[in-house]
This record gives sequence, C-alpha cells and structure tokens, in this order.
Amino acid sequence: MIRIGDLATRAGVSVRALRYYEEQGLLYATRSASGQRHYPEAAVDRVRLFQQLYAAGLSSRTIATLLPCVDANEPDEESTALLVSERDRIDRQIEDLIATRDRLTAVIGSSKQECRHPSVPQKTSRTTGQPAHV
Amino acid sequence: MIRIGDLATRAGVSVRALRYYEEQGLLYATRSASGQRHYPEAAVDRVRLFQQLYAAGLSSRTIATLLPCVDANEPDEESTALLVSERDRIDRQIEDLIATRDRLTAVIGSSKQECRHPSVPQKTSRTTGQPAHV
DNA sequence: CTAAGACCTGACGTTGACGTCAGAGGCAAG
DNA sequence: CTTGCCTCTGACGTCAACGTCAGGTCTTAG
Repeated sequence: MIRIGDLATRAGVSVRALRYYEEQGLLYATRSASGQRHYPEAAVDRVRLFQQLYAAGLSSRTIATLLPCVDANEPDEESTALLVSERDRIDRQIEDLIATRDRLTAVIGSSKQECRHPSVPQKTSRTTGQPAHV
Repeated sequence: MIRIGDLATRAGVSVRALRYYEEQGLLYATRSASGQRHYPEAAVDRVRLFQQLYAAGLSSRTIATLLPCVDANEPDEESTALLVSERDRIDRQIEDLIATRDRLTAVIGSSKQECRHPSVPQKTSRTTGQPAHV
C-alpha cells in the first residue's frame, strides 16, 4: 500500500491533485484507522491515465463518466457515444495542431535554415504525405 | 472598414473577445470621431489566427511577443527561440494526443465494431505506419 | 520521549480568456 | 424626433484544476 505523498511523487502530480481526484470521484483510497489514505500499486498508472486524459482536454466529469467503461471494457451505448465524440474531438484537435505546427515551422524556416536540428524531425510529410502548402 | 460587431460575426468570436485582444495588445483599431472602432479587412484573418494559436495553447503574452516576428517575417534571435520552443511543445502535444486517441479507439473497438463509420478514417497507420499497439 | 515530517479537513486564492451587466452615448430608418 | 440596434467604458462574475494557508493529528527516527 502506497501513501499519498509517495503516490504523488511516483505519478508526478501534487498531493493536492490526488485529493482533488478523489473529490471528483476518480480515485478511491482505503483509509487507515487514523484516516490516512492508502492506495494500491495500480493507482500510479491510474493517475497517469488521468493526466493523459486531462492533457487531451477531457474534464473531470467526462473522465468520471468514462471510467467504469474503460475499466470494465464493456462500454454501454451512452458511454460509447461519449467515447466516440471525445475521440473525434481529439482527432480534429490533432489536425488543427498539425496545421499550426506547420505554420510556425514555415515562419521559423522563412529566413533561417540553421534552426533545424535532428532531435525534432519533420513530421508533416509523414502525417499528410504532402509537402507543406502554407 | 468593418465595425466590431461585423468583425466578431465574420471571425466567429464575440465582441468581448475582440476588445480583450485589443487590451492584450494583439489587435489595433482606428477610432471614429465618436470613439467607435473600425477594422480593416485583414483583421478577419488576423483574429482567426489568434483563435488558431489560442487553440494550440499559446497565451496572449506569447502571441503578442511573436506577432511582430510573424508579421514582418524577420524573426530575431529571441523570437526564434520562442517560436521553436512553442513548435516543439506542439509537437509533443500532437504525439500525446495521438497516443490518447489510439487508447480511446482501442476501448471503443474492444467489444463493438459497429461504431466504425467512414466520416472518421483511421489515422494511426497514416501517422505512425504501425498498427495500434495499446 | 520528542521533534521533524507527513498527513488530515476546510476554506479561500489563482489564472486566463473571456461572459455579463450597468449606465451612457451614437446612428440610420421611419 | 424617436425608436431600436450598435457601440462605448468599467467592473464584477465564471470555470476548472488545482495552489496555498491554517490549525490540528499521526508516525517514525533518534
């Protein structure tokens, strides 16, 4: 069993965030006799999943709705619709981000080529199969 | 010359947003004798650019810093560094979103295939060249 | 035993991009 | 001229995901 401070460190979030997740119905903890929270090992991955979903623009409420579906791997009709709509929203967001990325890259490359370095490969051709047409 | 209400409609934002952009130093308007704002045609595209950059996670301050650079197409050293760091951040965000999208798609497809419809093509293979490996 | 940390609840503060409301003025149509 | 819509400034409200602080309890190393 993991204590809240250790979970926070291992999952890369704050203690406050973990209590907030519990408040939102996302994370459950057993309590010791004195009321301290104890988490199973699996909580680390679960919290990382929350971070991933938050980063993708899902709200606490949406995550709470989808959690039983993701856990049990048996989405009902309502949850599936929500899943699909969120997935499609993320799809559109990816497309928008690619367009913005290409636009920034065009500005960067407009007067200097020296900024190119191998740690950031060009992905436009990989994702669209077409050269940039800004 | 366009009035603020028309610009808002044509650019797809609120009047309040336009005044906010001006407050942040992003958008300038000439004023009539009575103080009403008038915008040139180019303001429509400019406002749409703001929306695109906001959607990519840039703040008003960052946009304000990069604007002269993007306008003049002659980035100085500092602006270029900021441009590159924002571009790289967007790159990482795209990667994260693709991973999340694939994860949601996997959950969707885990027990039902009927959800597949042609308006949302699979893009994983186009972007990674590999099948999903959740 | 005791002092330093970790933990508890409760509650107010923060931030960014606006929403909303109040009160006052401008402007073309009828 | 007045009616109705647009615009102005100024200022407070909103919302989500936490940050931070207060005041108290628990636990553990020494």
